[in-house]
Amino acid sequence: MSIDDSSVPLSRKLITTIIMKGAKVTEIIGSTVKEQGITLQQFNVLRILRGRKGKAASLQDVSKDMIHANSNTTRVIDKLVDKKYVDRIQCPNDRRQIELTITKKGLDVLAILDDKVDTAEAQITKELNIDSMTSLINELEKI
Amino acid sequence: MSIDDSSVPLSRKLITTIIMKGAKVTEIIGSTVKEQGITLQQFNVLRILRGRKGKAASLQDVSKDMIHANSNTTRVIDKLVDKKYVDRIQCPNDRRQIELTITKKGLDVLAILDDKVDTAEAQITKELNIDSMTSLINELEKI
DNA sequence: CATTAATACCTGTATAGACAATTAACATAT
DNA sequence: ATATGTTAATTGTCTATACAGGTATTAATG
Repeated sequence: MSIDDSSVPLSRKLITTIIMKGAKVTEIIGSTVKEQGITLQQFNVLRILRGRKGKAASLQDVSKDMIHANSNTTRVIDKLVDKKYVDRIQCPNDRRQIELTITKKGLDVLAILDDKVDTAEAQITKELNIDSMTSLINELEKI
Repeated sequence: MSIDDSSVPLSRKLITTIIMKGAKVTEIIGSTVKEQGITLQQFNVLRILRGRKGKAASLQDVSKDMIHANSNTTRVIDKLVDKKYVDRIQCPNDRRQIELTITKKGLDVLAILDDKVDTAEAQITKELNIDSMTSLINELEKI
């Protein structure tokens, strides 16, 4: 998709830029976490679970914070359970629900990835100063 | 501490925002073009070919402007050829290459979608003024 | 209590994408 | 002219995602 055609509307240029940069950033962070054998989706789920500090999460709790909240959340979590990064038990109060918690092993993987991801993120944003980043976040929130 | 404490969370917030908004915009435009039975990738290829104004493009010409340039470009184009939106012939000068051109039918589909996509794009960016959009584009180009 | 509706999660299937290997054509060097 | 290497595109395979439908459990209603 080319963005250098001055005849296209500004909104199209912006949309195109956001799509391209979103894909680029997704690819970079995705390949970073892949070093530990997990996908970006799996990484996000682990971070969501860590953020709950021991408190169990239901599938829906996780889904609502995911990038692509959809029916495949079950299968993303399947992978994490297989790898022993997440425990999944049936909720005793409501047996339709599941209770998800991150394991010690999951926390260890996140600890390794935190540094790598921080470095990648700093690299991606290295041309931007604090004001630019703040402004970008605020403006992007409007879309 | 190697990196400024306050810049680390900010860059992560920005990265997260870009990923989320990129996914959101991709989803909106993707569902818009889906009304005409094509995917966002296919739509992009059609626009790339239209942009060449009759001049044939090779597979690589198309790939380099695509969001996900990869070996699946062949199969994306297969779909467009099946739908008669694109002609694919072997290049006479170098028979390894292919020559891709958009058909009348492909141009017609694009004409229909242009309006819908313009509307969707205007809707997405409706909270932003010209200066904001210009600034966003310029800053995003730095990542 | 029996029936119906709603909720929470899971599964089937088709399509799309990532990655590696392959085929065909052309270019280069001996 | 033949062998070797390089390039352009395609294909195979595995994984991931989209979308629709299904199952089990709980809640609500008559």
